[in-house]
Amino acid sequence: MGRRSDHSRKELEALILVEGHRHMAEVGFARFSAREVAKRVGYVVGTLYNVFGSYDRLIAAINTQTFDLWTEWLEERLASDPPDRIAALVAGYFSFAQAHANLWMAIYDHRMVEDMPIPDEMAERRGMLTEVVVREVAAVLPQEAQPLAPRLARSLVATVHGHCTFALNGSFALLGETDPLAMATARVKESLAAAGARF
Amino acid sequence: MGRRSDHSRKELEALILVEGHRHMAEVGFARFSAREVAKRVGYVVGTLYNVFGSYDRLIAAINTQTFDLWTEWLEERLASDPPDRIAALVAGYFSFAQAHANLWMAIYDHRMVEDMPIPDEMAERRGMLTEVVVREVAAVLPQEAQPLAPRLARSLVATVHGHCTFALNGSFALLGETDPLAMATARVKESLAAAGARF
DNA sequence: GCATAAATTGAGCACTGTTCAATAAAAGAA
DNA sequence: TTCTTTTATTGAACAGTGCTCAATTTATGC
Repeated sequence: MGRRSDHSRKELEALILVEGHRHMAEVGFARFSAREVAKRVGYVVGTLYNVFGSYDRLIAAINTQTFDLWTEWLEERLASDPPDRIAALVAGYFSFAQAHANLWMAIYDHRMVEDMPIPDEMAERRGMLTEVVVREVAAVLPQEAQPLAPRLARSLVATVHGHCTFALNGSFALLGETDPLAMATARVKESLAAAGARF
Repeated sequence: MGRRSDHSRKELEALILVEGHRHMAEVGFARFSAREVAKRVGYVVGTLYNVFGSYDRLIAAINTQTFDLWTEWLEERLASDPPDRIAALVAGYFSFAQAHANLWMAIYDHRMVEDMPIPDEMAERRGMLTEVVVREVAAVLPQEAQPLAPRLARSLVATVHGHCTFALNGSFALLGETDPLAMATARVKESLAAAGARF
């Protein structure tokens, strides 16, 4: 039913985002339904299109929120001052993905169309995760290797991402690997050591 | 129209697979349609279900065929006796994914349901790709490190996979990385060197 | 209080995967 | 050969999907 006075545009946007995020966590990307989200917030699917413009932008907004949570998750673990910050970072990457498998996978299930790339504001928020890694990588690299930090950090994120993907989608299990986290951590440390890192 | 005499069961299965593979290459996982494949082979969608049992098994069959092609692709590049076989392997992984982006991504877009895992025959064919990598990794490792080869190889596949994913989905471009292949190759070599490899 | 602007709806379109009775075709038995 | 049984194939139906848009309802500015 029409409830225009119930929520301002911003409130409605937030409402849809919260419920959409919940729905994504419950059923995953493949079974996600804009109609179902609309039903849950008490509006009709056309309203979602009115607010978000397209299905893609709704999904993008949900996934960007997942990035926010993920960055926060990492920062929390680092804030507890773990003895091995690099290991904590890798473990944090894994544990978030495992704890929120549907949300995490949705990030990579969704592909933005070529002609309509992700909005700047969202791209920036997503980039914060990498920023955290760059900072921690820089912290263990020697002075002369500091300029390498950004590229190396991105590459190490990719390394961990690959291991995390195989852990969650069953590829590792199928091949008999039982400790993907240990493997990922080992690879990261080898590359950091090669760059002269000390920990 | 009914064309029962036109194709035997095996022929029909092959026909659907070929056309399904072509369709997947053209439109990708998200826009793949069993009905469209049926139309193209001149049968009706029910027949696909009769032959493959379910949508999931059809996709699994298509993706397994992609694995076959991919393994073949790598072996071809190694057969030309490149000076750096490890680099050739990483480059082959990347070039296949880039040359057949829709097919390659479909492998990871598709998630087998928990209660119905991938059939043994398909799992074995998919494993051949890793076998190639295990063989090449073993070839550069010293005698005493040979037992490490299988686990290390799987882990290096994951490393390359992560880089390849970020290269294709635009994550690297968004973060300013312009040479994902070089990054992946560097990471692989660092880990092999750490295990005592010589090349 | 009224005209204008904006948000919300509901119905419709063209699809999708999936199921299943009815039908057509092939194989086997007499 | 003819008749029966088994098997393959169809077509229609079901419950969904994303997406669009005229019509309606609601809020705002004059």
